[in-house]
Amino acid sequence: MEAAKAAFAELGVDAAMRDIATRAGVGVGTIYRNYPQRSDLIIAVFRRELDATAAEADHLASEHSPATALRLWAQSLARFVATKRGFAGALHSGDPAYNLLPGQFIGVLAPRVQSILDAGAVSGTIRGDIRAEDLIHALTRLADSHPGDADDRAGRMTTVLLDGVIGAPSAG
Amino acid sequence: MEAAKAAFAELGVDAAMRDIATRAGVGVGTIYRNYPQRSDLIIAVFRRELDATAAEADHLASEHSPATALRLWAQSLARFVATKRGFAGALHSGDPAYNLLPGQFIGVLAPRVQSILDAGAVSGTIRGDIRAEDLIHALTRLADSHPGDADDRAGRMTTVLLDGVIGAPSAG
DNA sequence: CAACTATACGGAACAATGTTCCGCTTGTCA
DNA sequence: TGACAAGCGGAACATTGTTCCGTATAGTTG
Repeated sequence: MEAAKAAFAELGVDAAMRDIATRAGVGVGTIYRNYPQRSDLIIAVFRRELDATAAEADHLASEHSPATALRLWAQSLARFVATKRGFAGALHSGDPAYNLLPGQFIGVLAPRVQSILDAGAVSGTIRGDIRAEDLIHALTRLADSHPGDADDRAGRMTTVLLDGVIGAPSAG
Repeated sequence: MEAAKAAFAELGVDAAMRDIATRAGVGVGTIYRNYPQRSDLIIAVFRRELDATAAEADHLASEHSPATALRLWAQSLARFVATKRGFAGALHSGDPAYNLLPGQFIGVLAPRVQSILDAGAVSGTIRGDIRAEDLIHALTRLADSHPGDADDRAGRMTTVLLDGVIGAPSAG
């Protein structure tokens, strides 16, 4: 089954089930039995990296100021998303087959990020009216780029968003 | 054909071609003959509203400061996107069937928005390192919400992004 | 060791959907 | 009135997600 994961990662999140099955040398039924929802398969495939990204939030928080930690972590998240073709699309698709994905994803990441946000709010370096869940949603949306997109548009817009997060609260 | 457009708008951007055809009382072939690419159909359907949104950028620019015009226009764009289920998804899908969509969309809107950005940059109220195209991409990504999403997350994150656009340039 | 059973597997079968293509209708012109 | 052209409708085809069933296999029991 781990072989299936590798094949899967290569083809992208919305690879055809038949392809995945063939590459893994199993039948499609076998995949569905182990991962009834497509989300289950995706979660299984990226669990390790997801946990690593979550852990990095804690690590960065312990080594940097909240504002810096947040910026660095956002880059980390962007890397995660950028290297998984179609992942962000699945995350925000609303497709029932991807039902569990947002919950799992946010569930793992949000608490760590919220810690950073809270610390920054206390020290006044990060505005206090931002929820980690919203921020993660926004970051994953902005980080989702396609081959034809302008060079590092995602990175630039992420920076701008963080300027809004770290700067003063809305003037208007 | 105009009837097809209405039916189409009701079911969402990724409505099944058969449904659209049935509702319009025509065969699927007829649709494909008039709109070889799915993008063509979408563009045709929303052209009027898209132009109106573009025109509103000019209007707002003439009545308000650049910063205020930009904020108001962003809300206008968000309304546009929010009322077209699946539109943002199609816009950023990368699917060949939606090929022409981003170009058309950006092509119509970007020049007007760039005017606002330029005016703001001159008066110092808007940072000067933002490209209209990037901003529109980002706004449409953030505005794309699904049923079940937190209340007005899109609106809040859009506000934050604009705070980044209108506030001081990145400190880091 | 043999028979039986439960488990899991593979892939055929089914359903939905995008897209193409062909036969027919309809309207025009000589 | 007859021939022709254009446009239409929907059948047909291909792809893909998902379910289901016959079968092989491993484990258990006598």
